[in-house]
Amino acid sequence: MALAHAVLAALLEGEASGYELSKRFDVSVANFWTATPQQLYRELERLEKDGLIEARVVEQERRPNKRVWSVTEAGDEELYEFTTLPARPPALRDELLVKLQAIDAGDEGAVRVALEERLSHARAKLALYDRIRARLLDGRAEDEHLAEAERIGPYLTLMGGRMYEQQNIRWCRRALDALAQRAAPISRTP
Amino acid sequence: MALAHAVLAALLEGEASGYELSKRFDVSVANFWTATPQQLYRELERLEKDGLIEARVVEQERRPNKRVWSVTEAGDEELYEFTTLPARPPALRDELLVKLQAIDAGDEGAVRVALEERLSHARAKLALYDRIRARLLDGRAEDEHLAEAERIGPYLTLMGGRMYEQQNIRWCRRALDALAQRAAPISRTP
DNA sequence: AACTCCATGTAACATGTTACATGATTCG
DNA sequence: CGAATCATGTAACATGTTACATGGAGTT
Repeated sequence: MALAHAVLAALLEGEASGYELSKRFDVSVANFWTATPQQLYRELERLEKDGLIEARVVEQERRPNKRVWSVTEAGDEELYEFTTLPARPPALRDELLVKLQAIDAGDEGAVRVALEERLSHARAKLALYDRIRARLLDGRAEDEHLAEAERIGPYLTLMGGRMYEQQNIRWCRRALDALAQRAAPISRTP
Repeated sequence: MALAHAVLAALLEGEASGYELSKRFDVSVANFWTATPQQLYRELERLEKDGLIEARVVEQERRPNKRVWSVTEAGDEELYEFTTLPARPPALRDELLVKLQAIDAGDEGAVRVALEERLSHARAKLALYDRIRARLLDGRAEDEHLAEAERIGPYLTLMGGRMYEQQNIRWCRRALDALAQRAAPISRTP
């Protein structure tokens, strides 16, 4: 039932077709909820069946027509109810950490490479979030935005994503340092 | 195929029964891979069928007998191969962030409470990791341990968990601050 | 001519969650 | 005396992943 609420929350940013929604999930929602296009199409059908969203058909000339989804009143209520419930802790599942756990019985060089990949991936994500942030703030200072903006949800989740990636960067560096230190543990104090 | 490798990696810490393994997942593995007992029992069957682990039956007097699992040579190879593969980025799915995204259309007070719960949960986890860390280091300094310990994998993943929770704490505080600031945006400069 | 984007899906499969069942034992 | 722990499972269900299909439009 949780993807449903992520979809409803994503549609607060404005109506979207399934395809557009999947793009939106790629850029902004992905930082707190991941979903493939197939999951979204399936979920949109379900939400419509339950009356939580509704479609408006947009006729297009040189493109197939699309169904553009928006949240119904029932959907708004459902989302409101959802926010009153306690949030379950996220289920962590990170392959990189499994590899790291197994590094002593595995290929250390390969794990290092995987760490560096994660590091550069995190840097790219952080840069993306910074661009989105600049666009959101639009020249204003953060506290101005927090005080004045109509919605703060998107800004707060963006900050969540930003801090998560910053953390990733720190952590990868630390792990790489530790591995380097172990590879050459000779006389750090000359 | 990924739970399988998490199980193999967890068994590097020593042989365990299904029940013991699920305890191990609760305390130390949970910080990078979550699994319910049911998943573990199912996965252990599968791993045995594939010859990657094997059981030793331990007869017990006042308890039902247990099957204690250890990694076979084929399992070691499988795990080694796994470490050479690139790690896929983790799939983020955090209900709390969904609630936060929807906060402007939801119950702000309830979302704050959920944030505070996450905060105290993160603090408890951090304290737990610190205890585990102290036990692991056993009086030595970190760089000593890194240079001398037989295995560094467990220490590195523990550090991952620690930093993750520290990050959680920072982030919850930041979000709560932002919400408080918005609730009372009056004259911060007197 | 080949590739990517728009736009939507079906089907099969893999994985994860929840509820329930059993039965002895030790702890408060 | 009731609850939690040890120890293992079955079954049903919900969710997530992967492969494939379609077909026109624009881009290199």
